[in-house]
Amino acid sequence: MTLHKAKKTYHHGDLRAGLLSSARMLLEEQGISALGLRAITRHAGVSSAAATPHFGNLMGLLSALATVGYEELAAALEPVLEEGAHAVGLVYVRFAILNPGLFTLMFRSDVIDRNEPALAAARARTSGMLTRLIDSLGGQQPQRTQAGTRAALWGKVHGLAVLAIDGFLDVLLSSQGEGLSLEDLLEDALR
Amino acid sequence: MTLHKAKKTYHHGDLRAGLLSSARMLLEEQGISALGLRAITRHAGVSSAAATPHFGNLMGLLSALATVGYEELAAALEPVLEEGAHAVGLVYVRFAILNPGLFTLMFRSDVIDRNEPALAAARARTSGMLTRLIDSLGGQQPQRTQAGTRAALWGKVHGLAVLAIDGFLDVLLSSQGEGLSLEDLLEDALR
DNA sequence: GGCGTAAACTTATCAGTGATAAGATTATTT
DNA sequence: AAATAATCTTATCACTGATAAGTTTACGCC
Repeated sequence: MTLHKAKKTYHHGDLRAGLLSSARMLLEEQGISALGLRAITRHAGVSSAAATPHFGNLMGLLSALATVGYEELAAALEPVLEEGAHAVGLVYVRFAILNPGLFTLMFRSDVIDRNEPALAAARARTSGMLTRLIDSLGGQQPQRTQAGTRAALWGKVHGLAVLAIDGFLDVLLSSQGEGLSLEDLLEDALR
Repeated sequence: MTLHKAKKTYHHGDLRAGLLSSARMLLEEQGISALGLRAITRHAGVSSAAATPHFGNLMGLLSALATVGYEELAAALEPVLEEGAHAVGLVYVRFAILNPGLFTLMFRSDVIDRNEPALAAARARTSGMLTRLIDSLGGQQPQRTQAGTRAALWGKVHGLAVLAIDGFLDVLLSSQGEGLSLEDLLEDALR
């Protein structure tokens, strides 16, 4: 009787997860502008005020969704951390391409609250992984250029992700080499 | 009599420029979320419907503001185009740091309309300058890696700009070398 | 020079948004 | 079993961007 999702009850299981799932679906299918409180709750089959006990307000909900993003990104990066910057960069950009809406949301500080404890924690964990990786590279450089090297690497990876989401890399691809896939381009760019 | 700005008249000079100026001030001082139609028109001392004849709607106004951004960026890049990628990258990132709100707006496709003719033209002009510059570099490379090199360079510069706006570079700076300025860091990173 | 048309701007109003207080329903604790 | 607390709904509020209708000014034309 008790199915996985008991939809009929007044309290239906965990609305928190349901709202996050609805928000994510709307985000990836219709973009960030579709992330209204009413749209999300309507998609979850619930009244527009039902999100309040779980998230407080819309920004709280979107911050929780961004938290999921940081956690998933960390989970994707962790297995390849030992393989070096090239592999990590590839996974980073791939994550952005596969979850463009979520990735974009994670950096929209006007819509999410970066002081939210859970979000700040997930963010710190993820960026700590990257910082440690970057620190392990080129340790024998003169100290003056170390920070520059880190910034360059980080900037390149993040910039490629943003450009890929915005479709600039496809422009680069189609304008020139024909037999080149996006994966190949990233391989070369991250070398 | 006819001063530069005749404020008292019913039609006051060019409201179009006045609204763009108000929007820009609000943008840089209070962030993108302060860019409401009512806030902008109120700041310009005009009714909330006064923007309609000039811009159609809010998205039209913000698209025009982003157009200004692309034009200013192009004007800043043009004088250093001959000096190579390093100088151009530096100017690019400096522009982002000096106009963080405007730079961010230029890439927020949910708030501006990229099909707006003037915006599309300014955008094409600016990115054409960068494309030509990138094409002039490393022409003797094997063609397979050419697109990769372009993407890497473009990604690095744009990524550094985004990271700088988000404050990540300051984190990198303060966590390590003390006697390093942001300019020095960018110098090294863009090498 | 005056008239008529078009443009700029205001006022008033509308549907839609996120937030919230108050009430109804179910879980949980004792 | 009763009491308390949590979840969810309903109703409402202030606010937003858009728009139609009306008012004021500019401008081309005779």
